Amino acid sequence: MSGSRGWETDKRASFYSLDRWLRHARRYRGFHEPSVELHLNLIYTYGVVASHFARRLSAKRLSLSAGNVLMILRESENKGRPLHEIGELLLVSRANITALVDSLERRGLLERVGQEGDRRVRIARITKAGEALLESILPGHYAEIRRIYTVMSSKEKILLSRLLTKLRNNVQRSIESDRERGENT
Amino acid sequence: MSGSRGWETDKRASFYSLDRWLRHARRYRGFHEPSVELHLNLIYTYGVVASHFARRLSAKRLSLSAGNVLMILRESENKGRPLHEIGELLLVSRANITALVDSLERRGLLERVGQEGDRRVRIARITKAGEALLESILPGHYAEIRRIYTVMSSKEKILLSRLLTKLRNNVQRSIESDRERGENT
DNA sequence: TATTGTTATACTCTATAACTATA
DNA sequence: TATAGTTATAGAGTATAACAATA
Repeated sequence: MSGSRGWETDKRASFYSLDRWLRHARRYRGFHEPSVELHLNLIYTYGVVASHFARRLSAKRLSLSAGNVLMILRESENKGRPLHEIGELLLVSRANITALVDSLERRGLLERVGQEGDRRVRIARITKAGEALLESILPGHYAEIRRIYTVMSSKEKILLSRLLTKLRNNVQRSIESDRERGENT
Repeated sequence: MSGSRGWETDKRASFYSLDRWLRHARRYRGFHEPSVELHLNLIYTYGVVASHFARRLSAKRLSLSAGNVLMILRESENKGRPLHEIGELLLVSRANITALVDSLERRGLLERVGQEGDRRVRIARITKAGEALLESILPGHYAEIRRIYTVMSSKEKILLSRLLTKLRNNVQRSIESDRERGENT
């Protein structure tokens, strides 16, 4: 980004290495070094991975979210998906999924059709053009995923998946109890 | 988000469980199930964790990036940091760090000062108000980090940190070789 | 010539509220 | 009353390009 060359990888690595933080952070009762280090690593690694794939997708003029919409719709095949379901799957609000679907529909990558039986609902369905676009992306996409994760064994991948899932479920539980507490106050 | 109640956790969990993808995905030569599953878990888990902390910070009218700027500046104490360095650490371009620092300066949380010796450079330095704001946030922040990661042992945390670091380094290497290839074409 | 910071622009994403049409 | 979708709006993030001041 920003067109600068020497990517300052060393500077960032030492920044995120946590040593620098300890002087201030140790003052806090709750501070727990392995947890904070893992937290920073999760955030930092996600950023690098996500921007790598976002850059690859941008060559096809797709954002990560837009790519995910097409993936969901291809998986649903010609049945399509109601817009609110797409939003739920991607953690995007109903209001915002409208704009996302709009932009993909304008490009002819999906179409909206009505649902018989409930006239409130609109179904988004992938078009031939949308499928063709995915076909041009996915071979390289899956190959790149495979490539970047070669730094771990399959056993490590499975363990890591399991730990991330446990973490996620724990956070979701606490989000829900936050909300309940918020609603009763 | 979107004010809906029953967060559809089950629907999303089964969506990200990968089973649904296999029918299409197996067609691709590069497809490697444990890698793709881990990739989805990384993205999905980051989303849940990041939005949890973003919501907590928003109570103090700070974005994640804005909070990170203050953390960097507190760590630098009264020496402060040149704007371009902050941008490098946070993966934000020089153009965009200007707006971020602007908004924090308007609120009196940091100040810009000149650097003697190089009059191009401007240093951002945290103010007393900025430090006070951090002090009001960090005890709860560190406690919450500790809390959400209780689902793993310290040994697992260290292993996970190590694997994420290896992954990140690998992606950064490939970003750099992409760039070199791009520049020579 | 290169670097630092700024301004400007455009697009995406997120969050909220209010509206409609249906159920 | 609740749900599905839309419209509108505002703030934040990201990506580029062009520019002034300085090195």
